[in-house]
Amino acid sequence: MAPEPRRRLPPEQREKQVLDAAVRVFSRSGFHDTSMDAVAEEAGLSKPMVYTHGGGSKEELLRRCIRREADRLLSSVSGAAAGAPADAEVRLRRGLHAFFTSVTTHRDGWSVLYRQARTGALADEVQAARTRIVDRVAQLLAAELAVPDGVDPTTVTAPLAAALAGAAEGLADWARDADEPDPDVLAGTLMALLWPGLALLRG
Amino acid sequence: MAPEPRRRLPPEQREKQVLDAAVRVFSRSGFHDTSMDAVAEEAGLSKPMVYTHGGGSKEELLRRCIRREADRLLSSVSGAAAGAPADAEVRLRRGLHAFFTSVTTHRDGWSVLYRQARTGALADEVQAARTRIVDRVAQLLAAELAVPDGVDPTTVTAPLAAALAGAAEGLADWARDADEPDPDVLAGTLMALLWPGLALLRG
Amino acid sequence: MAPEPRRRLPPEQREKQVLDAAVRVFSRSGFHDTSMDAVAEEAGLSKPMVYTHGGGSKEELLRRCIRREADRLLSSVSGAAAGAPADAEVRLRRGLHAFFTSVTTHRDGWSVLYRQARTGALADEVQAARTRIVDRVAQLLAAELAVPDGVDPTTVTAPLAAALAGAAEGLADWARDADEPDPDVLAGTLMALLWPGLALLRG
Amino acid sequence: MAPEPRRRLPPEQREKQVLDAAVRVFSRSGFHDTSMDAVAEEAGLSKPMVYTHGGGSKEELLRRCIRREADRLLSSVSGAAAGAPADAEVRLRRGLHAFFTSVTTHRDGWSVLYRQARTGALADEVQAARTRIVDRVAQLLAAELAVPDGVDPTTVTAPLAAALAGAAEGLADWARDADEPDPDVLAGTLMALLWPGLALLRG
DNA sequence: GATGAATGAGTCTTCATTCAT
DNA sequence: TATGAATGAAGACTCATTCAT
Repeated sequence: MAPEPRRRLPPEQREKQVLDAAVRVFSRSGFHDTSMDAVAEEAGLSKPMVYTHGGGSKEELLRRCIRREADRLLSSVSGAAAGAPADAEVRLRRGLHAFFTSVTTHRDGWSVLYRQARTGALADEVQAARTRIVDRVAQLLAAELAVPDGVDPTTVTAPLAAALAGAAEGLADWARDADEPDPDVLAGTLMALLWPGLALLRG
Repeated sequence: MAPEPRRRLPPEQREKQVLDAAVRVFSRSGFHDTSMDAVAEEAGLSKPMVYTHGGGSKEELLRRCIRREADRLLSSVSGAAAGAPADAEVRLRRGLHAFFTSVTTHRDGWSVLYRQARTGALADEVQAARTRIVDRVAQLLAAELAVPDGVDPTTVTAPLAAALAGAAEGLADWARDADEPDPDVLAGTLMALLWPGLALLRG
Repeated sequence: MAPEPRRRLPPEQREKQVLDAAVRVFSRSGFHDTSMDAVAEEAGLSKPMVYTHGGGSKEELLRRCIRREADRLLSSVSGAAAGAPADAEVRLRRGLHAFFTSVTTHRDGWSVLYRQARTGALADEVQAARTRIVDRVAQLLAAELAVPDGVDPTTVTAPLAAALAGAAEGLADWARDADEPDPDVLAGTLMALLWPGLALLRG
Repeated sequence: MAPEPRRRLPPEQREKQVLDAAVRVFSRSGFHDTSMDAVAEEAGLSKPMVYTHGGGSKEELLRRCIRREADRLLSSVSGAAAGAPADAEVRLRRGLHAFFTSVTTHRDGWSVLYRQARTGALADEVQAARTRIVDRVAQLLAAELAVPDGVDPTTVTAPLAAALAGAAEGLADWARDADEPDPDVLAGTLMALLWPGLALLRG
C-alpha cells in the first residue's frame, strides 16, 4: 500500500547521509545543544535510522564525525605537502595552502573539529584528532630542522609544531569571522610570520 | 567534618567562593556536563547559595567565570607588557612570559577560557573574551609594525595578532599536556619562532 | 500488573485518557497542588506522554480541561433549552434541569470549572468559561424579558443572568455537599425561587 | 548607631499590619502565586516578622485572612439585617445592601473569600467561611418562611439560602467586573428577582 | 528494514522555613 | 526584638534511547 517512499540504500550511503547531517547540525549547535531529533530531521530519516547507521549513540556519532573530518583535513594537508618534491619553504606553504583551502571549503567540518568543547567525555577524541594533525606537522618540521645529534628531534619539533598549528588555527578562525577566505593570502601571511624564524632554526 | 556549617560571610567572599568552585568544575567537565549540584558540592554550599551569589542561572554563572578569568589573564599580560619601558622585542617577550605564567598557574581558568565549546548561547561570551586578548596583542603589534600611510593598521595587524595568539594558545596547550611549565622556556620558544618574522615585517 | 504495558493508541484516545485523568486530579487538588507526576500516575502513563498529549505544559493542560468541561456543560444546557419548542418557563426549567444533571453527573468537571482559583495566569480561562455559560443564560432571558425600546437588553439581562447563574452554582454547590442529587428537585427549588420574579420582570 | 528606624509596635498592631498586607497580596495573586517575600515587602517588614505575627506558616496566614474577612462581612450583614425592627422584605433588602456595600468597599477581602481555590488544603476553611454566611442567611429566611409543622426548617431553607447567597455572589462578581458599585442598584435588582418567589414561599 | 510511540532518568530552578547575629 | 543569610525539599520539563508494529 505504501508506495515505498524511500528506497533502501546501501549501508555506506546511509552512513554518509547520517554523518553529513550530523556534521551540519553539530557544527551549528554543538554537541549538547543538538538533539537526535534534529539530526534525524536534517538527514530526512527517522531516529532509529540515525541510531542504526550512526554508531548507536549520540556520543559515538560525534566521535565518527570528528574522525571523518580529521581524516579529511589530514589527508588533504598531507597530500599537498607530500606532492611534487620541492624545497622546505614551498612544501610548508603548500601544506598551509591546503589547510586553509580545506578549512574554508568545509566550514562545518572545521567547526566540529575546533569549536567543540574539549572537556568531558569527548575531550580525548577531539584532542586525539588535533594531535594527529600537530604530529604530522611535527614530522614535516623534523625533516627540515637541524637537530643536534643525540637529541630526540621531537623535543625540539613538538612545541614548534604545536605553535605552528595553533597559529594556523588562530588565523583560520579569524578568517572565518572576517571575510578573507583566500587561501593564498592566508598562507602568505602565515609564511611571512613564521618562515624567517623557522629558517633560522634550521641552522 | 566542617566545624562551622553555617557561617555568615560577606557577599564578596561568597561570590569568590562560588566562582572559584565553578571554575574548577566547569574546567573539569564543561558547561553542559556540569550540574549545579556539582558546583554547590564543590563550593561546600547549598544550591540556593550558588544561585544567589552566582548570578541566578547556570549560564550567567559561566559567563561570570569567563569574564573573571579573562580579566585576570588580560590584566596580567597587559601589566607585564606595559611595565618598564623597553624595546619591542623585550616587551613582547615579557607579554608572552606573563601569558604563560598566568596560564600555567591558573590551569582551570585557562580551560574555562579555551576549552569551552564555542557554540550555543555562550559562544559570544567566549569569543568576546578571546577577542579582547587578541585585540590587546594587535594593539601592541600595531605600535611596532611599519604600516604604509593611509592603510588601517588593523588590516595588517589583526590577522597577525590572531596567528600570534593562536600560536601562544597552541603552545600553552601543548605545555599543559607535556610537562613544560617553565614560562621562560615557552616564551623563548615562541620568540624564536615568531620574532624574526615580526622583525622583518617591521621593515 | 498491567498486562499490556506499552500499547499504541490513537492520539484521540490518548488525549482523552490524559484529560480524564487530569480533570480528576485537578478537581481533587487544584492547579498548584497537582503535580504532573500525579497526573501521569492517575492516567497510568509516563510523564512525557502527559506532555505530548496534554498540550506541552501544565498550564495548557488545565486550560484544555477547562475548555472541555465548559463545552460539555454548555452544550448540555443549550441542547436542553433549545429542545422542543415550549414556553419560557418550561425552557428555563429544562435548562436548569440539564445543568443540575450535568453537574451532578460530572462532579469533577464541576470542580475544575467552579472551584479553581480565579487568580493568576488561568483566571482568564476560568472566567471565560463561566462567562460563556452566563452569556448563554442571558440570551435565554433576553428572549423572554420585556425590555423597553431603545435600551440595550444586555443592560437589563446581564446582571440578572449573573445572579441566576450564581444561584444555580450556589445550589449546585450545596447539593454536592448535601445529599441531594435529584435534578428535578433542584430545578424545582430554583424555579420556585426565581420564576415569580422573572415573570414579573417580563411585564 | 542605627536610628531605630521602626518603632516597636504592640503585637496587635503588628498582626493587623501583617494581615492587611497579606490580604492585599493574596487577593492580587492568589495563594500559590504569592510568596512570603511578597507579603513581607508589602508589609514593610522582614520575613521572620511575617512568620512571627502571621501564624507561623503561609497556610495559617491565609487561614487568618479568610477568617477575618469573613467576620467582617458577616458582622456587617448581620448588623444591618438585625438593626431596627422592620418587616421581612426591608430586612432582607437591608442585608443585601450591607453585603454589596461591604463587598464593594473591601474588594480585596472579597477576592480572598471568593476567588481562592476551593480545593486542596484550604478548601475547608474557605467552605467554612462561606457556610457561615449562608447559614446566617438561612436563619433569616427560617424566621420568615412558613414551614409546615414537624418539618425541619433547615430542610427547606438551606437550599434556598444557598441559592440566594449564590445569586448575591454572582451579582457581586458581575458588579466587580462591570462598573456598577452602587449597592442600592444591586440590592434592588436582586430583590426584584428574588422577593416575589420568596413571598410566595412564605405562604 | 524502517518507524511512530513510549519512557526512565536527570537537571535547572524556586520557596517556605529557620538559624545565628 | 528583628533580621540577613542559608537551606531542604520538591516540581516542571527535556531527551537519549528502545519497543511493537
